[in-house]
Amino acid sequence: MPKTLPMLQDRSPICCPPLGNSPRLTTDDALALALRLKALADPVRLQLLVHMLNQPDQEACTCELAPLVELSEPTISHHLKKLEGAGLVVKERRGMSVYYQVVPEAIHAIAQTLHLKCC
Amino acid sequence: MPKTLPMLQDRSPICCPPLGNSPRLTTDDALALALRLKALADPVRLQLLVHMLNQPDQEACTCELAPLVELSEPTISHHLKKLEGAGLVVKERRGMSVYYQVVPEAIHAIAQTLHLKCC
DNA sequence: AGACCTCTTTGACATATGTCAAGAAGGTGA
DNA sequence: TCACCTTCTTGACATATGTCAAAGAGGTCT
Repeated sequence: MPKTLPMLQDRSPICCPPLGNSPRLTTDDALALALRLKALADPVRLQLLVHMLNQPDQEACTCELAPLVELSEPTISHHLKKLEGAGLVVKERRGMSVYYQVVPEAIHAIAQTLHLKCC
Repeated sequence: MPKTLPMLQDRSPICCPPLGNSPRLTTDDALALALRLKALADPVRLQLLVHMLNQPDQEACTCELAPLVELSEPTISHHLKKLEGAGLVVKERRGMSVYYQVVPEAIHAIAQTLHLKCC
């Protein structure tokens, strides 16, 4: 990450203008979008997300996600935290289990941004 | 495996009705998608891409891209090579300059994948 | 209370990534 | 040929990221 770019804030707006629609992408917008894309850009996190998306309420608990990818539980936690930090999922405790639920609007917003001018 | 307590939340997608069950994402598919997303997930590369997108033929030469982001030329080259490696741009030499042109289909393909997975 | 279960945090480590300086590679024109 | 221009590669470095083991935090059950 280049040092000339300012630090990004934790919660940036969920919607970004499509990539080709404005004359240039400000450094802040570029950072916000890159942050969300980075959260998506990992094979483990993609598999976790897709599993949630295929569940009835688009949610799954950690114990259900862990055996999907063969990694330790701390590692799963780490990935889920990243997804949560990017606003792609929300977390809720129910008894002993913790459930993560997809925020479809967030993923949608990214897809929308990548559709450029033609759609 | 704890029982899932169905929790009713109104989180309906913005644009499309939910698909039926999407297939599980294979490890290979997850890797391939993650690679392309990683190429996009950098603020510098996003800014370079957007600049190209705003040019007449969606292309720009290195000398034009370098002053956009305040980084050394080797660093710009590195980023352009990553974009090229992911198939997001193509490269063509014309005399002394090298031009990079966006491949919009590649970006749309990523957007399309995210749409399929999320709604 | 105490044992037990699920998940997260901490600390440590190896690898991946972004960056620059220096030099090389490819092309132009005298 | 030589000087010059643009771009790329190499090598080195600092930071970021993914991973696990161990310990901690939060909740349940007898």
